[in-house]
Amino acid sequence: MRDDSGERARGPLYRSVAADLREAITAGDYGSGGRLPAESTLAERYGVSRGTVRQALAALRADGLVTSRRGTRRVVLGTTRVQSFAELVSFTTWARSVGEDPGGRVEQLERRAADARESEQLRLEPGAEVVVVLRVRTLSGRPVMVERSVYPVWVGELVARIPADAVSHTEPLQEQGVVFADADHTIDLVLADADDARLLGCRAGEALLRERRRSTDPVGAPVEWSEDRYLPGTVAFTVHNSIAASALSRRHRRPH
Amino acid sequence: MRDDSGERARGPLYRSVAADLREAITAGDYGSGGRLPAESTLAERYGVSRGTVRQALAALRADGLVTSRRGTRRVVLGTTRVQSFAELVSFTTWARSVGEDPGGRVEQLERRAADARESEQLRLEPGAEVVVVLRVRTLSGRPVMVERSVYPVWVGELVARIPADAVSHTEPLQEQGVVFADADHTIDLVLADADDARLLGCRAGEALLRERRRSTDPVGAPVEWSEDRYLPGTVAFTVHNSIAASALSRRHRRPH
DNA sequence: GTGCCGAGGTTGGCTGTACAACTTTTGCCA
DNA sequence: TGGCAAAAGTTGTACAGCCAACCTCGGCAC
Repeated sequence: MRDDSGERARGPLYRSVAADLREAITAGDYGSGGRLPAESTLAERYGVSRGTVRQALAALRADGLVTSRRGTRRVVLGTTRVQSFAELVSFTTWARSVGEDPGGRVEQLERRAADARESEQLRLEPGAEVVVVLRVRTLSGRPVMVERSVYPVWVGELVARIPADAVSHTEPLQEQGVVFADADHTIDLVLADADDARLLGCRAGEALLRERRRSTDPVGAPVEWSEDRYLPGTVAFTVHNSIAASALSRRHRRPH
Repeated sequence: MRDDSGERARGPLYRSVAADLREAITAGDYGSGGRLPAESTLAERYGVSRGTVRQALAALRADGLVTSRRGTRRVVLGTTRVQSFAELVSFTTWARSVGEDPGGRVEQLERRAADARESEQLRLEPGAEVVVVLRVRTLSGRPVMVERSVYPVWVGELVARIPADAVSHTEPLQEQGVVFADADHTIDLVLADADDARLLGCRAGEALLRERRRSTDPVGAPVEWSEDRYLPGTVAFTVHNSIAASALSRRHRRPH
């Protein structure tokens, strides 16, 4: 067992086993392409049942850290650190995790009736009210992204109370009990409009990397429908999928 | 139980349960935002143990079809069809699944020593030989993507034997025993170079959506390292992630 | 009506067992 | 030495049971 002294005791058992194994793998203990110990060995080592070890390994498998197939021990696929859900949904959390200094400023905030697409995405009655926020996100003061978010009023009212220059929106929301649990992302390319150009300091018509995102809370209720436009060269999105389980897909758009 | 007459008997039990539930959900049997029956109910309905039902539901959860939290029944998140691993790794499989007519033509195929990045990605000794293929992919004869793939020789030799105008490469490879099991994808934006412009019929310097992908086989050995450049407006990538398990991340690129 | 509390329902987490399916290694035999 | 068959090792699938944590809802007191 790895010596982590602080006996990672909180939370479920399988999580601490997974965390320990993840640490060992990213530290290179088993090498890239190396083999993990057998499940039964790990079970004995950690003093848990094989089922618990399997639960931990399933998480590593989903992260793309190890393979697994019948008959042979697991193989290490890569040793790179895997990011968390929060780092994808929250610009602030992500920026901090890569050592950058994130910032943000609300340019516009209005309350109005939702259009057809918005009410569908947020699963609201047609014409229900929503809060729309236009925000510029920065790294070290340099604008890199424009964010257009749409919230149902029960969330939007909380957002409206956050100071315009607050770094993070998700953190105060979380404190108010709004939890982001699931998110669907669509990534493609879009041309900067006049607003984008002004706010990002680029030319109108220049290509931007676009991420559209719908987030839901643990109950399954949509809490946010957002469109983010990144300056080229500032971010890249990475995904892992496997023949066993996959969540990513490629979508077609017909011309015209 | 849904009447699917053909008793989906092949393969593991939990898969057929998952397939049946997936079908019911996408058919809208429980509605969007509706609640699934309890695990114990499903177990009785399908005549399996609760553990098997949980295994099936875990798959739906990973696909982003349902939520799950302690204390309350599962909620349907969406009813859209989820695509398979193959549809993401193989342009041909994907195109067919959306009702398009895919095509492809090898423009260039060479065998040479790998550069530093290539040998690292394919986990080969520095300077080991690789096979590099430049290929244009079309939908209904219209070029939409340029694909630059690098293979280790044991795969490249098989690729070299495929006719230049073959629609699919992965299918003949699969027949030869080369199986794609895991893949890492990186998605960002890149400017078209002279080759891209010529092959896609766009202007040099125009922005393209880029997907870089490393695929590995079930043993964990890299089999392909590819860079695909799409014309804008032809595809969008979609991802689901959840606070429970996520495989996607956002990567930073420092300026300069 | 409003608020609190408790009962019942539901999923999460963990253990143990058994066997099937598959891979790797061993060892025998020609 | 080479090839083949058996044995050992390992993960996948399925079952059963138990308790904890948590949510929902009804009923009761105020």
